[in-house]
Amino acid sequence: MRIHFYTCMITYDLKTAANILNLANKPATQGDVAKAAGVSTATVSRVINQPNSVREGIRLQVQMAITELDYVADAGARALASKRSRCIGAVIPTLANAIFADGIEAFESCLNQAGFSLMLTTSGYDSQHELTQVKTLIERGVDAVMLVGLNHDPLIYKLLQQRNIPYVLTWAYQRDCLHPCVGFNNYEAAKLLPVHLTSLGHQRFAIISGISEANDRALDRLNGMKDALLAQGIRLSKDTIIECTYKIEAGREACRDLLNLPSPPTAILCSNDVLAAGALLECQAGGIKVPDQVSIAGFDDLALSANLTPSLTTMHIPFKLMGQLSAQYLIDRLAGISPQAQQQLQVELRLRHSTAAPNNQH
Amino acid sequence: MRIHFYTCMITYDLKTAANILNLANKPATQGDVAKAAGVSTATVSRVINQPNSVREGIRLQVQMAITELDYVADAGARALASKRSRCIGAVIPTLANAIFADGIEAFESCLNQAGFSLMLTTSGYDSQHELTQVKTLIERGVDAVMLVGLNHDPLIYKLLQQRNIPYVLTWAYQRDCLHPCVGFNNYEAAKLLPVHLTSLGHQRFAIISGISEANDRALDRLNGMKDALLAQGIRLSKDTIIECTYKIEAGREACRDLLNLPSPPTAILCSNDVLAAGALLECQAGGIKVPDQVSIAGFDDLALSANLTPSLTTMHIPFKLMGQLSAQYLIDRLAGISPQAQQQLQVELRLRHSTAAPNNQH
DNA sequence: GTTTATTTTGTAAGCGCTTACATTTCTTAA
DNA sequence: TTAAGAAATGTAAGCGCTTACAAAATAAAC
Repeated sequence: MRIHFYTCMITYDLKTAANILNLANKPATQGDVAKAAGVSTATVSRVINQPNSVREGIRLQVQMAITELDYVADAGARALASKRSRCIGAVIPTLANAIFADGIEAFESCLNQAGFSLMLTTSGYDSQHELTQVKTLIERGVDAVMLVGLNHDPLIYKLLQQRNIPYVLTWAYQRDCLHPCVGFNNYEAAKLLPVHLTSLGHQRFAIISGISEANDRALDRLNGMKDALLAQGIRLSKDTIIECTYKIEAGREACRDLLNLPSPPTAILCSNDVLAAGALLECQAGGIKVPDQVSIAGFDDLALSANLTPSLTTMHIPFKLMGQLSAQYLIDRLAGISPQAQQQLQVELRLRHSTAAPNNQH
Repeated sequence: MRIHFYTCMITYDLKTAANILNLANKPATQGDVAKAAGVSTATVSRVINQPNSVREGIRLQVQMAITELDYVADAGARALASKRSRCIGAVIPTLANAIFADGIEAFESCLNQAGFSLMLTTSGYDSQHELTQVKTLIERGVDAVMLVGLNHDPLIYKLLQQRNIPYVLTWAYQRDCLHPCVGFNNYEAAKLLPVHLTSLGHQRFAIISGISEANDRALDRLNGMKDALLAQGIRLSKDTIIECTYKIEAGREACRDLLNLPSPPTAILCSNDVLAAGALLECQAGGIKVPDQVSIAGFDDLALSANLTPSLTTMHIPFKLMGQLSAQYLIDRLAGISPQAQQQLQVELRLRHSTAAPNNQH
């Protein structure tokens, strides 16, 4: 009985406190907490932002009041007074491509752990829309911005620099890049695929590429492949280079067209695993043996790629690490640390079973 | 010459204005714009928020000043004064699964068009982490919240209702749901798969399911399949139901285990296309003919599914539409409109080539 | 040309927080 | 014990915007 009674007392006290301080049932403010804890709002603010600067007794009192009143700090007011929103913005081309999804997942997770939130927008591979999105993010007051790729409307840089907003470019790297970037050199990485396939003895090549206009990664990969082939004395004709959207169906269609050529290629280089998977699946559907009749190589190393039959030879990219490192770069910048501005990640050619020496019997 | 001179004058004027109003090179405030345009800050605010309430001449003057000074409204101050952040939060399990990526892409795109920004967080299928993320979003001052699935920590609802923050549940639907939801009935949809396969004559079934604990969609699908089989007098033994993570490798492994059973199933039902693709690819890798030796059915209809050989029989879900409708629901709620609280979407069984009558010769 | 209703604009009071600075309290050393 | 220094706390001034309300300008009605 006594215990029951005691419990009732506590309940009553809490209700009273809530009623007195929160008459209109509005969310509690810092002032309410201060009153409940018998301190000033400055102390409440310190308990939240620099707990060590408040003596333990008072700190506990304040924290109890916070819990009791379900106090949640108002983000707008904090941002206004502190000039920090604790939000970081990102503009990616699309979420539909798994490589962005994976990278962003890691990016968000890192931000989250550091107390930042992610504001995510997509550009749909349209640089003008990307500019609009960056403007939106700036209006939203993000503390920093992540972008994909190296080439962007110069106005984007101007706006960000004007406002002193840190930013980082990802999914790409260039040693002498004027901007902070975390990624790998798409051009150099792409060169490795033709090297592998020519060393197997291939001579007749084709390329299935993403749309290289308005996508510097796709363009770099395409140029890397073409240049590496040129270095071996192989020049591709127009009809053996197909640019298409990053859709599996587009990869299939491109592959079909290539194999219907008068002199079909013995090796198809794809600048993306989605396209490569499409090509491979088209061969499967058409009864064409890979790699016996045609070798197929991809780029990105999606989860799917290793599980296809035959498994796909492709360039492995550490997307998760890339997301983490780019998040860390921005977090460090905002913490006043000056991390290395250009960070190059290692890529690795994964030799699997979709590539082999050309079958000369045919 | 005159034109040149005139041009110089303008340039000079602009510079002067910039210098006078923006001495410390800080971003221009509403006050700066007001001064430059010779009006009060209230008028500037109106030009931005209710342009029609300002006479054209003055409006143009203000807009010119805004452009001239590169004025961008401070989001924190706006949020503080107006009690609206124009941000909407979403908590999804993960971006790694393409079905979420596609839905979120559509969701974000809708929000964007309506002038809202997306704050995205992930829960990793952990309901306590989901609660944390919702709290974070509330702290960030989001105007509304989107959640995935029907089952959530009750505290989540309490917090949102307390603060009068509209929310919507997606990827699931229930007629008598206590909360607004946009989606489909996972249980009923899942029932259709066994119906299809038993009608083909299958008797020996197995199920590869996602982890049903802490994932109501997976649980509903699993129960739907089990119940539909029971209705046909088929009861599955423990070893023919495998729960695993949504990874292609996990699907492969599960499939391998099932086919090694003393009396292997003639039909494998998967609660997700990733798992179904894994199963299919495992069969391919192991030389097992689908659907001759075993039928495989999936759920979700990923872009990949129709392109596998054989193409995958699966339940098509309109993810894009789901993202759009859930965004629209929240936008309407915030606009004061009361949209229908429970919206059911049509799913459709796509019969393709991975399912067929069991081959009784074997 | 008034008077009245209507529309447009300005005034100024916050919104809820952070933080420089002032004040108080606690330590420490003489 | 006391003075000086260090640490903890309070006071109050904004941060940049929105929005009642007041005031002024315009339109409409007589």
